[in-house]
Order: sequence, then C-alpha cells, then structure tokens
Amino acid sequence: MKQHELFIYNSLSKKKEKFTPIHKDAVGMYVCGPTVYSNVHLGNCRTFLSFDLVFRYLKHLGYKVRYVRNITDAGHLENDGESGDDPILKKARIEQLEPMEVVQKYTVDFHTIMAKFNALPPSIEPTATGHIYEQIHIVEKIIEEGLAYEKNGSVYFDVLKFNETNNYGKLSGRQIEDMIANTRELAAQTDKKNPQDFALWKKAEPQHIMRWPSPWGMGFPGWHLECTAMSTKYLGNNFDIHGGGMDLKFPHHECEIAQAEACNHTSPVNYWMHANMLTLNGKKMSKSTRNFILPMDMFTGDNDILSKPFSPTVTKFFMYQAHYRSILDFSSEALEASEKGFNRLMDAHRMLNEITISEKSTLDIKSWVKACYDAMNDDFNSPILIAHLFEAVKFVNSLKEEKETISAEDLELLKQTIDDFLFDVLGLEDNVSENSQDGEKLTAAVELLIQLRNTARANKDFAMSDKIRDELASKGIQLKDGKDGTTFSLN
RNA sequence: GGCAUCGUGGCCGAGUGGCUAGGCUCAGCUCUGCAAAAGCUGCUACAGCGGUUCGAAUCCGCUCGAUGCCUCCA
Repeated sequence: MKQHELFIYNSLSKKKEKFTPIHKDAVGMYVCGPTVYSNVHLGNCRTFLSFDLVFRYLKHLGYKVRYVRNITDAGHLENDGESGDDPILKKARIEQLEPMEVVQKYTVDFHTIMAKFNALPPSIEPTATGHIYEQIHIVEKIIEEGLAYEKNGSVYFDVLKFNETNNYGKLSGRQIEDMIANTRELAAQTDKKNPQDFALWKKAEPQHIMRWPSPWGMGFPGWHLECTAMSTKYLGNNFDIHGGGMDLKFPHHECEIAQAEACNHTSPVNYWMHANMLTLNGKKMSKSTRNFILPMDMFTGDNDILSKPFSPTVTKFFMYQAHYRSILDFSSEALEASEKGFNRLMDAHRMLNEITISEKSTLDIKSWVKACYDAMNDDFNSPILIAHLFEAVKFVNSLKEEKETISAEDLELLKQTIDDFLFDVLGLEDNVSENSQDGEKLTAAVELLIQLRNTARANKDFAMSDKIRDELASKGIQLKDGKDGTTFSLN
C-alpha cells in the first residue's frame, strides 16, 4: 500500500474528505452503468472514463477494488402515470426485435467502445434482468417496514412517511416541503398517494413484453431499484464509493438512499461521487435533445461537428485535462489543442530511452514525483497531474539536448513514474504502437527514408531531401532533426 | 417557480485569502542548407458593483449571464 492520503469530494457532505475505506486494504465501488437501448454517446462515456480513472488510481495505490457497474437492461418507467413506457420495449417495437436482442446489441456496442477507450472492465457487471428476485425481495422488505404500499398491482415508496424518520433529499439538498410546494399539476391520474412517491414495482400492461411474476402480479421493477439490489448484493449494506453522472443525483441516487435505508436501516454509501456533464454547443449531451456525438463517429471523422477524426486515447486525454467535477465543453478547437499536447507527451515518453545518464540530476525528481501524487490525491485532479507531466516533457527534451542532466537512479524513477501515470493510471495508449508488427515495419521503412534523405543532404541534393521530408509530412509522418540524428512521429 | 453549480488571459482549462498552473495559439531568438521539431524569451487574466481584510480571482452580499436537476438521461 502506497503511503498517500487520498481526499475525495463527497457529494453528500459537499466537502473533500480523507478517504478511509471500510476494510483497510479493500474498496467497494458501485457506478451506475448505461441503459442499453441505444448506442452510448460521448457524454455517457465521460462518466465511465472518469470512474475508470478512479478505479485505476485506487488499484495503483495498492487497494484491492471490487468495482461493480450495472447494465440496465430491464427498462424503466419513462413517464409518470398512464403514459408510462419502457424505452427498451419501445425500441424493440420500432426495430422489430426481441427486447433482449436490443439489449444484446447495445451491450456489445458499449463494451466495444469502452475497450477502444482502454477502460478496464469492472469486476462485476450485473444486469437488472438477472436480479429480478433480489429486487422483489427488497420491495417486500420495504413493505414490511411500512414504507411502501401496493395499489392496483404496483408498489410505491412512501416518501412522506420515510421522511418522518429519515431525511429524504439530503444528497441533492432538497427539502420535502419545497418539493410538495412545487408539485406540478399532472393531468394523468396516478395510483400514488403523493406525487413525491416513486415506483418500486410497476404493473405490466398487456402490451408490455418485459414482465416478471411477483407477489403483486405480472410487472417490472421500478427504475431505482436495481442499483440498490445489485450494489448491496455485491458490496454489502454499507460500502465505500458510489458514483454516477451528475444528472442521476436526483431523483435516482436520492431514491437509492431511501430504499437502502428503508430496508437495511443503514446509510448505504460512505462517499458519493458525481461526474459532471460533457456539453456540446454549451448544452448537455443528450439523446433526447439530439445534442450528442457517438464515439465511433468521432474516431472515424464521420460527423458534422469536428474538423477531423480523433483517436480514443486523444479523446480521453482531452477529457482528463479537465477535472471530473467540472462541466467540459466539447469542440474541435479544444480537441486539436489536446491532440498536439498529447503527441508532444508521447514523443517525450519515447525519448526517455535515448537519454544519456550523468553523475547528478539537475531536477529534484523525488519532489516532482510527490507533486504528481499530490495532484491525484486531491480528489483525482488529473489536469494538475497532466500539467506536471508536461513539466517532465520539458525536462526530458532538455536532457536530450544535454542542457540538463540526470543520474541513473533518477532516470529510472522518472521513467517508472511517467509510465505508471501515463499508462496505468490515465490508461492512455501510444498511437505509434512500437510493439506491434506493423509498427515495426513502419519504423523500418521510415528509417530507410531518413537514411536516404540524410545521404541526399550530405550531397547537397536538397531537392531530393526536401521531397522526402515533404512527401512524408503530407502523409502525416513528421521528421524531426535533432542533435543526434533524425526521429519521426505520426500526426 | 424551487434546489444547485458556474462565469479565469486569443482559445481550452487548473487554482481558491498573500508566492504561482498547464496545454494550444501568437511574436522574437537559438539551432538548421531552408524548414520542422526542440529549447529560450515575451503576451498577466480572474463577469459587474459593493463589503470583510494589512491583503481577494479566492470569503460575504447584490446584479447580470450561463448551465444542470426538479420528467427518461452518464
């Protein structure tokens, strides 16, 4: 276990708190996953990448982490009252597919995209449909506690009654009185006692294909229930970290707290973490408003928003240049700026293998390493970490030019730390895959051209040397003349 | 309407009582056959108005503007 004090911003207390896991060396973390009725868009991805960083850093610190992220495949109530519909079912009708066929298709898409982003798979990825029994059991317990009631085959959580002994609204900072005062008039009639109540179990209408038997008849689970069922099943009634997008804070996470407290009499989560939204044109990316971009369309460049394609790793790097709790706006200019910085970072990383060592170091490497950890320990501040990595880039470039020096021991430490943060913690990937066979072939070919060009230059055949250089540049291969010869990078 | 968050230099984005991000862009210099790359130098910002303080981008109040949630949403 690395001896560093980690601080996490807890949405519940609205403060940064020292992180102390329930069990000394193990961490339980639950993150609300995607609803698989359509392709994940880039905004969805930001949240999962934010928590991939958390997962990776906790593991890097030496914790044994059980990371549970659900797949919502059961569909939920879309609207209140009679207009209620299940998005998965809806999609199934449109595409003439079995509901589980839709689920399968978009689950595969989700996994493909996350793999392209080099996000680690969670330890457990449970599905809502696989935990119907557990969900029914929780409903029964809440009814036993007297905090839920059945009406016409549906079961609702009694928020007002719960609030008599508990605090409903503590996560989102809402007062129940305000909520009552601001209740909108609903045209549709409802079985709820109060508008604040939410469904735990919903009766299935005849046309509703996704349905399961329950003590209250054929139906399906309410939309907050699966997370309570699956988080407590795999992590216990009280666990360390619960994450999700900011937009889930209310009502979803508020309801999760209520459900868990109602049936387990304990606060379910010690640290609530919320990742902020990715915006496009200053507005939240959202399927329903059609303001979004699909990851695949940005990797291929097949979109009207960006000037060029961007790789998954550059996209991720761009996201990590902003803090996870800040809103991040998405634009071609910002992406291009990140891409250039990213390439410089990777060039410097490759250059680390060509450094000559000296007796002494002209930079205090240990302090620099500490600064990197300090950044991450301050609520996973990746932008600060990246700023420090760029300081290292400057230093490495100067080493290459022999304007600075480094000892063998410090070089080892520098290399190790850069590797750790770049690849283990940030989970970035070098686009010039030097390990792959194709990469080796490319390197061999370009190096031959570099030799030919240098021969031409020696013979003052600048027409030829410039032709080689410019033709390669136009293909995205940039030659760089340095003190000890020529290297290249891909743009 | 209610609850919350935010407004930082040409752009993107950290910071959150005194030192001072970082990336991209731009200008000059060094290097170079010329470039590019790299390095060096330069560009000093915190929406507005009050207040607290020896001192505020940072705390408090108000104003303006934006966003999120209150309905499915990461």
